[in-house]
Amino acid sequence: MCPGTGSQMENHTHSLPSLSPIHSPNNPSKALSPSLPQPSATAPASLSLSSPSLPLFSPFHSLQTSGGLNSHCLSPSTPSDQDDLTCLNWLQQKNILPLSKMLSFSQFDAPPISSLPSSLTKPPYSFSSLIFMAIEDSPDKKLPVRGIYEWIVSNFPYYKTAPSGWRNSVRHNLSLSKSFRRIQRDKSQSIGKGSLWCVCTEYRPALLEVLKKIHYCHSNNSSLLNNPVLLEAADHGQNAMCDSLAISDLDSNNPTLSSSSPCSLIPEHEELVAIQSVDLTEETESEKDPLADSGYIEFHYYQCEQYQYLVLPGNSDLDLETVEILQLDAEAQEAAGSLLDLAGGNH
DNA sequence: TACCTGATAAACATTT
DNA sequence: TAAATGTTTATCAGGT
Repeated sequence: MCPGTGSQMENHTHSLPSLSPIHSPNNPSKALSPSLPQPSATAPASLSLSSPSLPLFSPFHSLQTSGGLNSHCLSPSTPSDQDDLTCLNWLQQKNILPLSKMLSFSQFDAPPISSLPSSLTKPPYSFSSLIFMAIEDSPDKKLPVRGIYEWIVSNFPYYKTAPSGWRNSVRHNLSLSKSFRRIQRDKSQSIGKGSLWCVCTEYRPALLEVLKKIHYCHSNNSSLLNNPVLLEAADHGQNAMCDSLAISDLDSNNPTLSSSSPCSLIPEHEELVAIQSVDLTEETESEKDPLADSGYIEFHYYQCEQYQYLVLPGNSDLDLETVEILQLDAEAQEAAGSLLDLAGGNH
């Protein structure tokens, strides 16, 4: 199934592959070059991240992952990271991600209601992506074929009425794709037919990248990564609204962003973000509480006039790419309708 | 046009 | 034995 993994039940303690899938030529994050274009007037003018009606696919509505975040996104920077054009360590160094200027999630993620596909419209996701989301949404990160069917049907009503050939396609994908790995069930506890299927750890970034591409293709807004305001901030290493703002600033009684913008910062949300990479070993994850010892970090985001800010703890290793992947992860979770469930630790 | 990828269909073997 | 599951092959469509 998975090249280099030997038998199916071997532990997967290997390191993740390089970031190359994430940095495909099609990836707009290429735009985050040190030699960035100058800002233009094309930056989004209105933002609604913290609006009461967060969109269905707003990841920060309940941003949380099920513990399978890529470790490559979370590892401390390496020299190669620094050389990477997509490296945005300046953001984490500041501990502030000016959301409204870089991540207009609500309009970035959610297509207009009128353009949302109906339940009878075939989802834009490939079968690999559907399988990936299904498995990722399962508590143990492994599902039988039937469980994958059920997840797809329950989350994409199109398949309730679609000709049954799609099930064949699911099985075909599972067998053919290197991204998925078959796990023999414990014979003594085997209930039902067949094996369990999980996602090969080394292919997870690529699967996320596929989701990312779908995400971009089906967003009618330009990529956040091309946002000239963000690019300017990255280029100059400062932002008029967020420069020098740190957690301590928020904890103090002086939440002023700057002398020129004496507005108060109102905490809008508090979220939990899972940042720990979880090995897909069979024994450990099945009994793991997704919230216990999970490496979750807490972040806050704030709204100040038309600007919104994501404030990360000082030692967090999130970069923009990580935030994006978190976003995609969250989308997958929301597609599963289980984000709140997971966030509540109901497993 | 060639190539790649994904979807679909079908045949067949295996397992429960 | 039937149904579900898993594998393999072939074909087609769409994109690059």
